[in-house]
Amino acid sequence: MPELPEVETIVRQLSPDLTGAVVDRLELHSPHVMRRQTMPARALRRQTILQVSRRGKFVRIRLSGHLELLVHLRMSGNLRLVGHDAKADKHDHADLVLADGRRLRFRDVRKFGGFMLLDDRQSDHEPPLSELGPEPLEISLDDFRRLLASTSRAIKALLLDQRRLAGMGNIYCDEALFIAAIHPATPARAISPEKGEKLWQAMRQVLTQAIEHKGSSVDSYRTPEGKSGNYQNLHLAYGRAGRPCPHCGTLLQKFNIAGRGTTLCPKCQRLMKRRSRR
DNA sequence: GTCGATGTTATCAA
DNA sequence: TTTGATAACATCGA
Repeated sequence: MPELPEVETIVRQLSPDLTGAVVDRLELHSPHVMRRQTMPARALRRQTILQVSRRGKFVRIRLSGHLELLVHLRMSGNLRLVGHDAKADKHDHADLVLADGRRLRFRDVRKFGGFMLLDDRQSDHEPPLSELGPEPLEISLDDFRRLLASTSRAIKALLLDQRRLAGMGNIYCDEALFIAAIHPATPARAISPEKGEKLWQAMRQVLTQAIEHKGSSVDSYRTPEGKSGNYQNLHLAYGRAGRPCPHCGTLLQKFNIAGRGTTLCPKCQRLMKRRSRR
């Protein structure tokens, strides 16, 4: 579900409500959601939430006592602030209970997501954060061109590789590649500097607009307020296979590229061959 | 009932 | 180093 714009939306909505709040305890209804733990959960008691931020697709919750709670939503996770009397259903796996009774509730139907409870003096320097590439909205054009030149992997696989660029997911890859008119299977190295700039701009545009629209609700994604995002209504490629290309009217097609469902326009996004002999 | 697909990523084999 | 397949899980639709 959540890619960079969705996680950013979640963080922006949670931050004002959580910053400064005091934690009472972490209730784990499903123990498996704690994926890694270098600090004991009981250390959370009476700690103050100092900051809620995002890195790639991770939510970072920094607390006093040198604690950091990382949350990854994977496919179907979500976070909501609920009242003390909100009943948990079978997909609600954990509550960070605040001293005032409110609960930061983690729900995840598919159970791929989870928490990590780390020492914030080390969290930047150890996995998973230390493994992440630059933020797509922060990487410079020069660095982005260098990234493209560094590999002959399919451009879509490169954009999805969190070690090279942190935050892009399937939706925003398809959207950015469509806008830049680049076939997702194009070897990254084969993309010209001009096309590279187009892709850099398309990526920034798509992410920025998606954040403005509070993300894409394709299926289960909801903001912490329980609302759907709106950006799905503005998708040009993702989820539109069989419908006409907004640019040329050709029917969009769906393929499996880089192991992911990939929608593209066969006319606007031609695969660059090395050189066509004739 | 079965099959395939779903926004993600860790892991393992080639 | 890279890639591709697979698995983790639940749900939905054909």
